[in-house]
Amino acid sequence: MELKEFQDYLNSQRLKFTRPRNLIFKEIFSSKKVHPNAYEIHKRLKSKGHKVSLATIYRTLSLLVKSGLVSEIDFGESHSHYEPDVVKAAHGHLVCLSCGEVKEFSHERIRTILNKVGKESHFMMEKFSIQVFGYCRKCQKK
Amino acid sequence: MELKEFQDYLNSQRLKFTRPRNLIFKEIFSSKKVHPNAYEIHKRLKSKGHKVSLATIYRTLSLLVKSGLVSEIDFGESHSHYEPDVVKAAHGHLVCLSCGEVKEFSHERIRTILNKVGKESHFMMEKFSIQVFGYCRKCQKK
DNA sequence: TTTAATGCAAACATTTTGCACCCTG
DNA sequence: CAGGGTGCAAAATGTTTGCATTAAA
Repeated sequence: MELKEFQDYLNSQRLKFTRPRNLIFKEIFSSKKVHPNAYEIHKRLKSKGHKVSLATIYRTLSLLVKSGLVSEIDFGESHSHYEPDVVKAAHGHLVCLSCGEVKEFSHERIRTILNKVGKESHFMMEKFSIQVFGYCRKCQKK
Repeated sequence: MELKEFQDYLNSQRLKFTRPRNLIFKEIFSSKKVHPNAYEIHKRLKSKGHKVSLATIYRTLSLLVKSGLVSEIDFGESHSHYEPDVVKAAHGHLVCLSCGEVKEFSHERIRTILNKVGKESHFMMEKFSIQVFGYCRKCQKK
């Protein structure tokens, strides 16, 4: 399970594994199809009776991103969303411009192409991010 | 030239082609390799002796994006960047995590793949956005 | 002359930070 | 018990908006 990786990361940096960090981690990893933003994590924890401040959520998200366990993604809104970075395969998001629904897709060929593109420019690819904007099946009918 | 397209769009919406709009448009389209943010446009205009308020720049950018002449892009910073949407071919950005340099790449195959991916999900693709993060040639050497 | 556009400053939304107190290792 | 973590409130950042004034068409 990935929790151990988080603990290892914290240890390696001489940081502490605290109750709020545990809660935030579990909230992100428990439902992998959700791409919550900071405020949503805050709301979900509160509804379960845990009070963790927004500041701590932002601080922990920043740690998780640094550790490489979580990715920050942008859906064209004014805030960031977060997702577990456990999906090893190339994947992107289909974002509906009408209802906001987000669906994941994966395509190994994309990673291969991007890797090749990078090499041509002597660029060392670390990670990439693909968002496709358009209209989902439901919203097309309207 | 694209300026006419902007004027046509404004006419079609019964909006006015004003001096500030003209200046902002030209600033974005004059150097297509630059991906300025709102503040940079403001700075560039000011240095040329034109005073246009930031509010007007944001309002005009929003119009340009709606008209389809300009795209809003996210480089993982806390603000948006903008670029002319004249490049018809599929293209993305190589963003250096160390020095921030942005290089464009294009690959027609990516558009084809994304179109196919969309169809599989009954998703109607409108546009897409690809950012590749990593290290440019110079920064790798350090 | 009518209607939209502008600048300014205030409002907003999101994220970051300083600091006194608290908790983990 | 030492050093990092937390909550709170204040600050910082980027963007939007209300309103009185100015300028297109």
